[in-house]
Amino acid sequence: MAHDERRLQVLRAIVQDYVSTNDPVGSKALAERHDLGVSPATIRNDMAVLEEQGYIAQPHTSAGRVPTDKGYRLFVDRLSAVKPLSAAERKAIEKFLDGAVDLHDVLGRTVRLLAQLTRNVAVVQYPTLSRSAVRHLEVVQVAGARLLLVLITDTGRVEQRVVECPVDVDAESVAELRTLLNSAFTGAKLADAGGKVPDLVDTAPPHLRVLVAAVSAALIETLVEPGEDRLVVGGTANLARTALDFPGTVRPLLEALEEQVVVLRLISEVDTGGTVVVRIGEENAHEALTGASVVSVGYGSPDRALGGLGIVGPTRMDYPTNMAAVRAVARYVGHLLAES
Amino acid sequence: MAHDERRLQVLRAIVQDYVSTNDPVGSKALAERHDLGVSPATIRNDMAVLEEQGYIAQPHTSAGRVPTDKGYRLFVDRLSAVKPLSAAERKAIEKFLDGAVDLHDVLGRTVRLLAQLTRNVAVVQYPTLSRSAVRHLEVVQVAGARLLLVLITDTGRVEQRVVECPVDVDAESVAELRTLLNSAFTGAKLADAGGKVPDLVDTAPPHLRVLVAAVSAALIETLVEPGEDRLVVGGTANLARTALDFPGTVRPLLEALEEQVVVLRLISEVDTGGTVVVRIGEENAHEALTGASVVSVGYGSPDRALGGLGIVGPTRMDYPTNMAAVRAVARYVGHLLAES
DNA sequence: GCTGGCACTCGGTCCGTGCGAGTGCCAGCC
DNA sequence: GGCTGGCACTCGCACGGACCGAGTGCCAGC
Repeated sequence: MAHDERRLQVLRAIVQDYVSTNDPVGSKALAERHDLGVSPATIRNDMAVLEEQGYIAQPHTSAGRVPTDKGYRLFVDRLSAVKPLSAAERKAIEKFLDGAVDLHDVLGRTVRLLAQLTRNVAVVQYPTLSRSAVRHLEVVQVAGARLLLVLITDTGRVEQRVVECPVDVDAESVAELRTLLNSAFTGAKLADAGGKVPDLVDTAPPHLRVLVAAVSAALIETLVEPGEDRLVVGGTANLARTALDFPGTVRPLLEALEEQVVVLRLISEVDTGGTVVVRIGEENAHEALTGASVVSVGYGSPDRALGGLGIVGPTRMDYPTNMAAVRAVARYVGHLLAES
Repeated sequence: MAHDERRLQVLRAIVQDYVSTNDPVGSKALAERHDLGVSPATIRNDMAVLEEQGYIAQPHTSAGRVPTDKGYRLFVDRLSAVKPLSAAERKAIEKFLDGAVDLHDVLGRTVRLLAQLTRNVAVVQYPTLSRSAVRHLEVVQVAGARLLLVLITDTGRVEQRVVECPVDVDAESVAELRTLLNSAFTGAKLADAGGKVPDLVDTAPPHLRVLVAAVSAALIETLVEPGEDRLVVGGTANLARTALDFPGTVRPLLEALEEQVVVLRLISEVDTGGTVVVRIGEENAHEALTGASVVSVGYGSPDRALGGLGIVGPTRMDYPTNMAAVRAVARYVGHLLAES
């Protein structure tokens, strides 16, 4: 019906106005700023219906309306066109990310860029180890029985780990060990690494068995450890800007961001296809994020997901712009990492 | 004189009370809570003098007194004994930091520990490259003309960098290159690396010269780059707790913390001897830190400074406790990294 | 089904008042 | 000379009432 259609437009107008002004929006202002072709009184009727349906709410009796989580949800799903980035913005992304010298640098720039574009907190996940393959394994002797295992993946990640061996090791064994490990693992998916270990230990020359076992164990541990999936967080200063939107909840939010696990779960629950996922307010399982929205997307080439990235901000955010920014940055980072 | 002595005690009492209550402290309360042996009236006289000398101030006429930066300075320099940590706290430090598997892990734990102990923002600097020595250099081929240079230092740092070579490289050359680089640099101080390059290029076999030059250049670049000195920041959630102490300045502070350069300068300006340095309010050159104090110290063995660590908090902080915590953690980290 | 009109609600702001903490000063005492 | 109790004074803050205006819901009319 024409009714429903207009009601949705009213909702859209409410979301847009509220996002830009941060004031509960009333029927009169709405009629003035958007030409909906009807009078404030009619809008009031529509608003009453929208409120009954749970899309908007009044903070208190004599105030305007504010979108609810459900209202934002509808807005994101049906009322907003993803806004294409301007040419200038695309250029900015390119300029900002080019010239990065290593993975750490790329992700650091990415997080700063995202934070700047969206003026929100940005979060970028390192390419997951489990989806990466081994490019090279290096073993360096630190002390008699202490080795440093360095793992270099095809996504450019470099992980290190100290291995305590049960016995002292001589330089020659280290060299043999290195060769052995590399011929076994180089090129292999890390996800499959676990399966190769028993075989590798069995076929290793006797004097190396203990070593191979110890080092392999360390390698596997690096994969399953909670620290496996690293996260870069940036733009927390933007939280201060939006502090008004988080009355008294800035602290748990900051805690959640430091507690990487929480955010990790959100960011990694992305569709591998490259669709931007938006989680609004209560949709976020974690309590601290109840008043926040998370916009996230996976990055990597279509056939090969690497990790996720996204932003965290108040539910009262500019979804179309932010979704566009997140998507564009993810694409660019995907290309950048695919070619390295 | 006895006067001066008592006046200092009054100042000490004011600082202590103000730090613990966050209320401007008046003469009456002071007389009640500390047995200074004199009446409120006398204390008032002392306070008038202290105010005239600039050690304390009144927020407004009919309020109690609050220490000024100068007051805190005197307190830190002359009035506070560094409070030894309790046995339980020492145990906690040990327990928290043991079991770290690599440098990244050690520093991550350190920053969390420090943030938790002091309930402030904690900052830890990675061991500076310039003060480290090369333990091993690894060269991995990524594509025809693209190499990945991995630097492993004796402090456990692992740095990576992509090197674009002017020509395609074959696997054999990579191996030769690796051997060459390691025999030249392994064991050398990174600070001296620059000096070795010309010689190395000259003596290299002709077919490797271009490669050696390119890779060496990349190595040197890694050293001088601004990203050279990494920083780990944690406990920013504590800023929310102390937000009242930073009226409206939380944001620039967060920005300064993300802008690692700023904090880096502060943290790295530490005495290499292991003395805790305190910078109070205006003493911090950077504007955003004007309302904050920084407590920092170098870590590493006495003969070998590695980096700095510290905390950032409101000027109204518990200096004795925080100084003790910072010092204790730095010592422990120093030991931990010295033996690895 | 839309519109203008109207009575009503209620949060925010402004202002005046009273209270209490804290001060500075002074005269007196040791 | 220095400490003390007393006292008048200042001033921020919390409380409470009045006012105002934005916004609403409802209703009668078109």
